Amino acid sequence: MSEARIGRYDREVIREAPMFSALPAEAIDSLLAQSELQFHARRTTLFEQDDPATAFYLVLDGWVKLFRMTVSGDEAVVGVFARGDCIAEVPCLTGGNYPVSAEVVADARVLAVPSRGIVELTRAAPEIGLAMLASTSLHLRKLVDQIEELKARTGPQRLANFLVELAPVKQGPCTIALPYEKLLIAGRLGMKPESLSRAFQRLQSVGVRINHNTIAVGDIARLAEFAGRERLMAFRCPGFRVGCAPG
Amino acid sequence: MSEARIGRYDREVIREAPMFSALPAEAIDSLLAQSELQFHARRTTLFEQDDPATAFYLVLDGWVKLFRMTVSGDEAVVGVFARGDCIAEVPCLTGGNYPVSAEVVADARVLAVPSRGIVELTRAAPEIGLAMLASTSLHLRKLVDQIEELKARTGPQRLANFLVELAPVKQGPCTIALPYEKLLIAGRLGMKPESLSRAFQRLQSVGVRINHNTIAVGDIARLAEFAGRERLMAFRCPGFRVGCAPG
DNA sequence: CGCAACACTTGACTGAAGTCAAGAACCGGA
DNA sequence: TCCGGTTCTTGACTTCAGTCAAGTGTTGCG
Repeated sequence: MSEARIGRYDREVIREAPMFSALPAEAIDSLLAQSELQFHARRTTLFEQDDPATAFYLVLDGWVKLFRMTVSGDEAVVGVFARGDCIAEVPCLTGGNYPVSAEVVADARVLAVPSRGIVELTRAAPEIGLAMLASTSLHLRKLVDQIEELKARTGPQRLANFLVELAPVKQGPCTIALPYEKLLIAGRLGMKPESLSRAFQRLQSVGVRINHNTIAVGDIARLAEFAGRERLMAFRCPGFRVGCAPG
Repeated sequence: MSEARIGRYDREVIREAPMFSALPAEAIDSLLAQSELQFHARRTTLFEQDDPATAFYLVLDGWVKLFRMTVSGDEAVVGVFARGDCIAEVPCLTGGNYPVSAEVVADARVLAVPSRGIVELTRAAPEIGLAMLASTSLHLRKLVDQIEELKARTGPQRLANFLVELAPVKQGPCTIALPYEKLLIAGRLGMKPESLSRAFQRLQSVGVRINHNTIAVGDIARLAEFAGRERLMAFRCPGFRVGCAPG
């Protein structure tokens, strides 16, 4: 009866998750009946890289971090997920192992869907494969975005982009509360905490004020413009050579 | 009758592709009947980012590069694919747009499977969704690998890893022919051609000799060890402080 | 054949970001 | 309240990798 504990509002989130949205109501109910609502405190490990995938997770509250331990001992963050996000559906259905580890970074409520249930459901409702592809498609895109970011943008630019995505407006001034600790943000953006600190300082020159967890942005559009800039070798300016002298 | 042109050996590659391997023979035949065998010269564009996905591709020969144009004008290579690899199955089936562009970088023979065919087949053989997930799972893993590499390894280490993956043996000496131009390798590894040149030079100190397209490796195991090393601040050595003097 | 592209290499320089170390601010618990 | 831990910041320094520029070698074309 674990689904008895799932509130009405949670059900809505579940129904709208790309993974479930294409499924008929009875398929969803069947999955929910087998699933378990779990509470996990910060620092809990949901699963570890290379473990056999026995369940996938839908985040209802809190934050979950996906990461890889590298040979050199530090971790490479692959993504940070929140309410409505689905984790590890693919290895779960294809019967493989988790390709990453998952750790709760802010007290979380998650729906754990056991792989057994899905594999069975697969026969009854084969369109679940397609539903899952929809969800996976998003993940692929996110990963590609991240690769592009790492390859083509500097630290401050990645941070600017991160802030723009968090912002509630498209232009003009606004205030942003950082969703989790700077340590984690640094990981998410592929840099060290020290570098993140300095990245924040750099952003002051494009109208960003920092106060602990609260960021005040003068103009989001300006920040967005900075994020996508030509790898700003501006600042160099030892002279007036904006144009080019002939000859 | 386009499949009449598909050779016996090609059929085997098709059957073994993760995308097709789980499908019943008649489903494969049905797909092949609608597909087209295409030849593309180097520098041909298969599709462009943000175009609607009208077909997916199975590479039979040659090399195909997936990439993103960044705001700053240069390209971020997301992957380079060869015989047996499947490209863009996901957006094709979910009816989205291509998230990247695809360009042929070495004269290629590809099987183009129109999206219409798959969407139809979806009703007759719904397990195709699952088959596709198997293929997608590989892509996800590759992307995660790449992110980990970019975040945690230096240029020379990424190159070392690249060579190790190409190597025909697991240990001992061997010779490797670079599969495509260094310009492209540089892109694939997320660096500029100049940096790649220097990365090759650095590898000489772990027993690698370079001669144009041919790489001679003294000991693959040693190279692998280098690839996964602790971000080698070795070489520093201005003195004898291997240990630490007390106080 | 000569010439213009192009791929690749090399060197000098610069900026980006990691390391090391120290210190400030902020918990949570005894 | 004090203490120990963690997070975050700052500074000095080093390494990594991109830029600019020049030079070599190869290739393809008129």
